[in-house]
Amino acid sequence: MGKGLPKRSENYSEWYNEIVKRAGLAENSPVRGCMVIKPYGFAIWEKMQRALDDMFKATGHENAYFPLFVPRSFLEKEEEHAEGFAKECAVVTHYRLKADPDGKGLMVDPNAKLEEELIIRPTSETVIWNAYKNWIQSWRDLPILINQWANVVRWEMRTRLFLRTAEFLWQEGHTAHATEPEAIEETEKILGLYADFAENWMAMPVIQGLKTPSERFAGAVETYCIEALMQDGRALQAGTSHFLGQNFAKVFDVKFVNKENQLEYAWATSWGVSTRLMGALIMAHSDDNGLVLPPKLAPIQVVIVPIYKSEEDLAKISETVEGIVADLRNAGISVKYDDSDNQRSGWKFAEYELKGVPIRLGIGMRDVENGTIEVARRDTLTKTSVPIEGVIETVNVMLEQIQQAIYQKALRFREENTFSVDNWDDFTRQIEKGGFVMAHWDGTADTEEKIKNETKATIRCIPLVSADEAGKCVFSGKDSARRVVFARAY
RNA sequence: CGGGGCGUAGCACAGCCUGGUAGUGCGCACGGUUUGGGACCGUGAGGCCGCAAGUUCGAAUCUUGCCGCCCCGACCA
Repeated sequence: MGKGLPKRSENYSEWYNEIVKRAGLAENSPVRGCMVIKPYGFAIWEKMQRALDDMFKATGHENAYFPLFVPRSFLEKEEEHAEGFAKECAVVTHYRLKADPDGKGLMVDPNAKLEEELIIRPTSETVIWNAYKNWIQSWRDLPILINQWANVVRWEMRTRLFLRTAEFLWQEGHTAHATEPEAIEETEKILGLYADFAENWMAMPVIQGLKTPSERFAGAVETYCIEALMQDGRALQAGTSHFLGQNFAKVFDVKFVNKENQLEYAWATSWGVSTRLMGALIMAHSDDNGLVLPPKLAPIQVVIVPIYKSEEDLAKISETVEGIVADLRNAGISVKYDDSDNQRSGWKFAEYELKGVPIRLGIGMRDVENGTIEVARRDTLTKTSVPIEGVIETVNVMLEQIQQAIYQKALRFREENTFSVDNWDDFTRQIEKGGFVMAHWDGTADTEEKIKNETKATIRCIPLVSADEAGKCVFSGKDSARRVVFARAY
């Protein structure tokens, strides 16, 4: 393993890839576009899962599990949905292999061809709504508030670790409601929940908004999203919440009897966040020394590194550390004492910085004698010496400070990289430089398309919270009622 | 699917032009000296040189075909 990482300023995507690999988060698998999520990376994902799952449960949702395979006939039913996903589906056509008579190895057994192909789910609306058909008869059966944690496959042409992989892990919520307002309320509630998670757990500020019709989820009536700004000035869609109207209820014939004894189609929502959030987390905070993790999602919040010359010294240091470890654990802080003897302290310092451990405690004989300990902050790379006596409190306070500080830093970055522009020259120039570009848009798909073709910028969202402000479309000069967020996106 | 790059030890690479049977660094094992920001010395283990065919006395090296991966675009969460 070499020493330094590539610099963000020199080669951002190489920096990103190297951080993912060298911090032990994930690696490429033998299958194109798929990744192995390694223990340290998966530990972060598990923390995200836990927090999100608690939030789902707290808002009345239950977990369930639906099959990996989608019959082709299901996927066909909703026309827009089918069209949106058709190009990126992995398809199972056979159920058996046999020994290859012409040589060694195995071949697909032509006699084992499936009657109907099975699609490996790119998303589960169809399978789930097919099930809901049998679950819903009366308004009393509603709402159904279900989430599932699963893997899905989308055969993307170009993949990047975490940000876009052919197979990814996610959660997908699928709810059914008796009324349109209730379904819309659910869609918005989940969007708020995602924003809450992004900001308070990931320390990543997001803009909540609506997608334009052309950026909508295939089959949705309305798509809400949270959009984050990465350090290279590109936007990342971090989560989506869809109001599906009655589209899926109609094609899967999911009807219920309302209080007035009339048959009605159920109203649907679906929403999801994926392991892409790992990519967002990495790009939101990390620096040229490696990962910077928010304390709330860090698998190891505090690492303790002993600095010693002899075995006897280590024994004495360990004695002191033992108490600190116990106290930290009692305070609910995850801590690792790294007394391994195969690396020296300097190596460990660099290693844990690479892994983004929020706080490092360094302790040597000098400290043991003086009753002090060195506290190093990952986000600021600052070090101070404090009395061992109050170290638990110091750590506790500092973890909270780091959580806040990296959020504030990311927020400041976003603010400094959000620009209002009012003419085409400024628009193209700013898109080229990066950042969120707030500009007027005439509301037509045609203009949106032309802007995309000329600048590669897309409308990330129409912000939910924004002042009405009359203006002229930056491209067509036509009237516009409010600014929308443009950016180049991942 | 277009454009570029690359497949040689666990990792990063050199060797290929000009064919002679594989090397450097990191890592790993053991021993020793070290230890407050990525230590050093010694010894050692580790290879079907992506796969297949061809040329040749002889192929990592030349030829042909295949396979795979990475990066940049188009597409997408």
